[in-house]
Amino acid sequence: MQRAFISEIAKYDGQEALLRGWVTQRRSKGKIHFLTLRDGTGFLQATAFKGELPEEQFEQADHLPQESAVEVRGVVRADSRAPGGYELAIRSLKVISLPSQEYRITPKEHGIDFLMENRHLWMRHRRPWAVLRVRDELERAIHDFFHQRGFIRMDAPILTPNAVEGTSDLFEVDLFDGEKAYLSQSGQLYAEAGALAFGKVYTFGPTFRAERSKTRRHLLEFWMIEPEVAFMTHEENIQLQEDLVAYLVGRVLEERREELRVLERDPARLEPTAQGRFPRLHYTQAIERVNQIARERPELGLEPLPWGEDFGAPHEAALSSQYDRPLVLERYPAAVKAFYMEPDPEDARLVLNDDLLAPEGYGEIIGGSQRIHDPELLLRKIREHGLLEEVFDWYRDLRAFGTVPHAGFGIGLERTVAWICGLQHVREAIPFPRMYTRMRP
RNA sequence: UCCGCGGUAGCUCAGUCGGUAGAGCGUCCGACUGUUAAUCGGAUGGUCGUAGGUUCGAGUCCUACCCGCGGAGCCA
Repeated sequence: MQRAFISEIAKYDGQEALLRGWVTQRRSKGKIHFLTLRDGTGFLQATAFKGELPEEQFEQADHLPQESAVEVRGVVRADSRAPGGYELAIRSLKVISLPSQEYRITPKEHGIDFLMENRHLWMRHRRPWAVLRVRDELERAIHDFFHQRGFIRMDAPILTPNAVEGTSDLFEVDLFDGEKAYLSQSGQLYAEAGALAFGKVYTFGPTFRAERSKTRRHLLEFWMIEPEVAFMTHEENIQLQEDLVAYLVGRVLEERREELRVLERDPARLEPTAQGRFPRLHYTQAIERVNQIARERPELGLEPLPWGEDFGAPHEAALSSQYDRPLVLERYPAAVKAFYMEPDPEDARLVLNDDLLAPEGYGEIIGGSQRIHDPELLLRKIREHGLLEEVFDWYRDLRAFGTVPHAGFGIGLERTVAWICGLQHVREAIPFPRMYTRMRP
């Protein structure tokens, strides 16, 4: 008999099937035992009726501990009393292995720290199972989106000699003879080299930020996707971001319906995003809006912001909570942004950048900009920001030989997963989170 | 780094005024022919974060430290 998978169990309605998997839960009614099985593709209730399988196996079914590995043969049938609508009536049961100790993750409530301590086992359970399958869908959707549009995936190095943006802390790595390298905090500069070689590229890889952050939005190690396109302008950059995010949400709504149901994530909250047409605010408008909200709703305790300051997380939340889909904030003051951003031709105090804020308070998931392509301007900005010219010699070469306007952005995978799944914390959006307070398992 | 909260059974928590350490769940045994985190009966379970102090007596009060959770900053 061929092995059946739970994800395709409906095909076997009324037929015999062989399942291999694990016991996640067990209930007994005396002469009926209910076993919930999982096989990686899903979860299924199996029933053992006294008399329908050998007596010895029926007895054994009543004593199978959680996470016993089993091979089960039986008849699949639709039954409205079974969660999921189908169940397997067991005809024979073979134990592959029994747990050697008591399983720690019981069907009752647990705190997040306990679950994270047991992440390697917790992954087996419904909720992480659903989240990580959404993550996988998003990863593939990202590759599909860019390849459909003629992008080349180009991997950036992880060991790098310098900081891209001087502000964040870097993880230092010992090389040879006292030399140091750093773990990449962005592949952008390399993506720019790729854009001028291939036209359209994107990077997809791990990113490291050595910040002692203890919020639900930060990880030490996270995955970032950074598209970069030659000849692309600021406006086209924002459009690309909108197309991407709308596509990603649409894919999850189409392909990961069951996972959203497991997570009790209301698809209606995501549907507006899949339509696109994201609202946009210029920095100056946004400042006015923030100050208006601060005046009208003093109960929020929002600090008024003078023009020229960057938004804090509470300001971003106040702004984005006014919309049912992502909000684009663009053209920030140059003083609060990175050295490589192209000045706004309409207002020299500003740069052609944008942040994309996910709705429902999830905050920034994208940061992007048009890059400076004029060699003299770039050199001036490097000096103004107090950066070492020789560190950026190869980067300046990109402007010395056939420079063109170009733009790109970075999208944080875990923040996107957290938002789409409705998670409380990005640590659930990655298989093994690396945080200031957690390095294990 | 700063601010707030917390650490008691395997898990989630209660513990009054300082006076013999508690519950539910889990686990084990038993009952039950449709359970949905089943239910019912019985059994099992403790370095009260660590160190020091006050006291006849500390889970409880004091001091220091450690660890965790949430927020700020930084950002994706």
